[in-house]
Amino acid sequence: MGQSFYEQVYEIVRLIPKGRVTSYVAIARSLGAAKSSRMVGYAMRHGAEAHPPVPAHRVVNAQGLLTGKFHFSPPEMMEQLLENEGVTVEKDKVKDFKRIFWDPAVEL
DNA sequence: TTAATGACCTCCG
DNA sequence: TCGGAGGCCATTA
Repeated sequence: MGQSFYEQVYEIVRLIPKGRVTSYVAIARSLGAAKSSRMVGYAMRHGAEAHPPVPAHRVVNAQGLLTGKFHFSPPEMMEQLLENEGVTVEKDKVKDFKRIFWDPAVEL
């Protein structure tokens, strides 16, 4: 695996099934860097403009909150994309987060 | 809410 | 050209 942490994050995020979501810590943990949860968000910021683009809207914080929605354009697009995939978002939070949660460390 | 944390990016020497 | 330090952040507890 000569890929960087970045690219590994991109890959996992792109593997997130439609209608599912995951958390930064889950991705980081699957890469063996559970303490680097912040880095995942950092990588995503680059990934948002990477090619191919990653479904960053499927990645939320540990509480299922769309903390990074303000980084989208427009910010409301994030929850709109989620709802478009069958994910219910209420008050910037993913409903039934635990139910639709997709853990790469388990699914993979 | 505040403090701590881990890795990336940019800048200067 | 290479090295080191500081700042930044879509987090977590």
